[in-house]
Amino acid sequence: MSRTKARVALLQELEAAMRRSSAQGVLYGQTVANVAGIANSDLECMDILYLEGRVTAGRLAEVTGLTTGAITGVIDRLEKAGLVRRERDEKDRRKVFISVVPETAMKIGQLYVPMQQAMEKVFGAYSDEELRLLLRFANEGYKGVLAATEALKSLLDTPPEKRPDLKLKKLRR
Amino acid sequence: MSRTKARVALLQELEAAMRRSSAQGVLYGQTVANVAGIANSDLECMDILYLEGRVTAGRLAEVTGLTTGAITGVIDRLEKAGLVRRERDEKDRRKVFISVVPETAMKIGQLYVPMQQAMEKVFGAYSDEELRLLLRFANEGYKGVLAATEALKSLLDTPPEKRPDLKLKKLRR
DNA sequence: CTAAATCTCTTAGTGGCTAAGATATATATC
DNA sequence: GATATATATCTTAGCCACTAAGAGATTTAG
Repeated sequence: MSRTKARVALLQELEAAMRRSSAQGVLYGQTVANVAGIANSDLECMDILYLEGRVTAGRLAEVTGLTTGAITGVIDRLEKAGLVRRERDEKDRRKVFISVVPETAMKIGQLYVPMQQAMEKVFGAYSDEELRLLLRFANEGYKGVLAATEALKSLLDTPPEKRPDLKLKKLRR
Repeated sequence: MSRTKARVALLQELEAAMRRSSAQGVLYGQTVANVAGIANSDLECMDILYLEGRVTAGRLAEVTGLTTGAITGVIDRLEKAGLVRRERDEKDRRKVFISVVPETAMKIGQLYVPMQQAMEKVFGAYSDEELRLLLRFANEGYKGVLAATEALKSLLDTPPEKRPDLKLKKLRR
């Protein structure tokens, strides 16, 4: 594999461009939460529910990185807003499944319309084949980021004297 | 333009894949902040400083969507941690430029190594031409998300009775 | 049948955030 | 050139989401 200067520059530019766009994506999410009048974490959980369907409170904690206590608060607020429902699992009565209430959650979904329209416009300029490339990249990128997250977390479990010299805090589980 | 079923399905899959990977990207950032022992917003500002170089406190507020008061707190914490420096603008003494202290900020940068390695691995599977496609998409996607953010914000300025029925909160400037 | 594990919820305390206004400096108007 | 308005950052009070620790309820293991 030839690692020419041009390619290195390309890779750097790509990294910067992706950081920029992903940062802007975060801002879009903040704006949605702001307009909807719910907390950021609340919206993040709605997003997870949209992607994964019916999940347990514990799973939400796992995916968001919040404590279970914080998740209880999230669900309380979302439930009070009529956006989700708690459903005890009849098989294992310790578990609480959370599911969205489609009629009200739809209102949140509408706030993504500007984003969808913008993306539709962007995607419109690409051929099916190009879109498949983007899809492949999105999937592989996801796996890569996931692996990187695990690698970073595992840094915490390596002997402290072998780590980069940082003020370290215990990572929440 | 033929909008076949296959293409619609492809677009949906693409949207889901991108949401997934971007959500995971957010989690990576949270983990970095956690390991570094700084707040999320603090890390976000470090990121902006990395991308934009020397910027004013006000610019940080603008880009992050935080109030100037919150930014003061961010800078206080970062300065105390030795990660940034305040520098009064001599031309306009109301302004405060913030710049990173490279020696210490490097330690934060190291936490992105797992991410860079993962991305290097992913990118390695693509030709230069394919990478250019990804770059083009990242740039266009950024513009799209930016436009969508503005469109969403402007929803707030439209007559309230014409908006989707939502609990609305005033959006911070 | 008891002990340990698992899952969610509760409580107390902490810290970053907003809103409002104070302070300092710059620009515009007369 | 003096006064008024605008701009940029900081300060303060109060709020609310978060963590840490542990309680309560249920399941699984020995």
